[in-house]
Amino acid sequence: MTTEEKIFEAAFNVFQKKGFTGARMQEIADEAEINKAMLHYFFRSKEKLFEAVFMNAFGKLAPQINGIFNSDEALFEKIKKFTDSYISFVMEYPFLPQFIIQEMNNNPEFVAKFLKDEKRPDPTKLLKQIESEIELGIIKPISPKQLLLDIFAMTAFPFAAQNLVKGIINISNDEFFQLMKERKIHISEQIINAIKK
Amino acid sequence: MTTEEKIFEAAFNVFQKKGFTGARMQEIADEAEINKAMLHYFFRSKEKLFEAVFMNAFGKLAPQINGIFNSDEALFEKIKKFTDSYISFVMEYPFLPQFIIQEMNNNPEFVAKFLKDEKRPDPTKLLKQIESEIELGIIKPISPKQLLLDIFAMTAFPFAAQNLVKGIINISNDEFFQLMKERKIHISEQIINAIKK
DNA sequence: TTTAGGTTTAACCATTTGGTTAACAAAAAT
DNA sequence: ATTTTTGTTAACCAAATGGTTAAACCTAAA
Repeated sequence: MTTEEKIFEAAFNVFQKKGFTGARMQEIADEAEINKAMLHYFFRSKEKLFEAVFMNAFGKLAPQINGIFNSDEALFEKIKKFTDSYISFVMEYPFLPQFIIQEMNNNPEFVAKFLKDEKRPDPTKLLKQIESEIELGIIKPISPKQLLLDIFAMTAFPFAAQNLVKGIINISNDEFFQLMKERKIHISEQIINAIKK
Repeated sequence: MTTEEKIFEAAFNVFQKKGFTGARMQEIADEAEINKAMLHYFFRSKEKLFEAVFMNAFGKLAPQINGIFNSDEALFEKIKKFTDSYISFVMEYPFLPQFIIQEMNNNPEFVAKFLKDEKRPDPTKLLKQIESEIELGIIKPISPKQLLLDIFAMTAFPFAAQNLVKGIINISNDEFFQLMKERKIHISEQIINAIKK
């Protein structure tokens, strides 16, 4: 592994755990087991390093989302695939949702930048599909945006609020992951039950 | 308004926007229009000030949640009341969910402290009620914990991921609030539709 | 063997940051 | 009226932090 890769990986871990303002360049250097000056040698500044990490993180998620949302399958099929593949993916990077949400909130100016990115999640097609399936009488009349929110909320929230969830329903990390595994089918069942005619 | 109140209010705003690590004592002082030394005069340290703000924030939410969850009403009624009152409340403090979630994630040691608080949200009774209503044949068989997660996720997520949501479905702040208003009934409808027999 | 390129390190720097102090003012208590 | 307590300020401080620099160190090509 090259030094640059070591830095990137360490930065990914530290930024994810501590957020941008909480992360320390020294801590990233320590975790990468390299000299702090190397961070600036390869990435110029904390901002630049963060941006690289953040865009990479988002870049992992977005194509997956778009791939499913923009396919030609039926809505129910999309919902099933999305919940399953999103949760499977996020279980490998359990801090990704909270990281993305947190930084989008703390750096509002950052939102604009990434929304111009070609890889940004674009639900336009899915929203139209929902409308059309309502007209076709396949699903109950419902606000497409609300349904989209439902899908995101049910899948992403437990990870985003991980520690809170573990604390409140009083479960261990292992139990949490077990719950998330079961949740893959639970969510699509719930949503489809709610909207099918 | 006393100086202490001015400080508290300013701290509440700044911590909410920037998080603990992102917040600056000077910024809080500026927002409160007082000398920075007063922060330490009244609250000793950044940690202490933060703790006061955080516990207060949680203290606003938790009783409301517990009040509904532990009442003697039927499940459907509880769900309706919860989504309505939670969203109404959070619309007045739109940054509260993201603030709480973020700090619970960034300060895991903080979780333990607040879980000992008497005001912590305790879903035990609600979980038992769900089980019993399943046995009574009122609702479909379903994992009580998953249902609890569903309720929290549907209500809290849009606020927690506010900026992301606004960006992705491309709506203004006003439209977002309109959507949240409609969401009060939308959520309970969705969930009840999904679980009713 | 030399040299030119990128890579790595330790020491250093300026600024920011949370926190303190000592003097001072305004109430409160005596 | 005077002392004591409480509130307030400006100046200051040490530590932390992001960032720089110049020299040393490789290593592969000339």
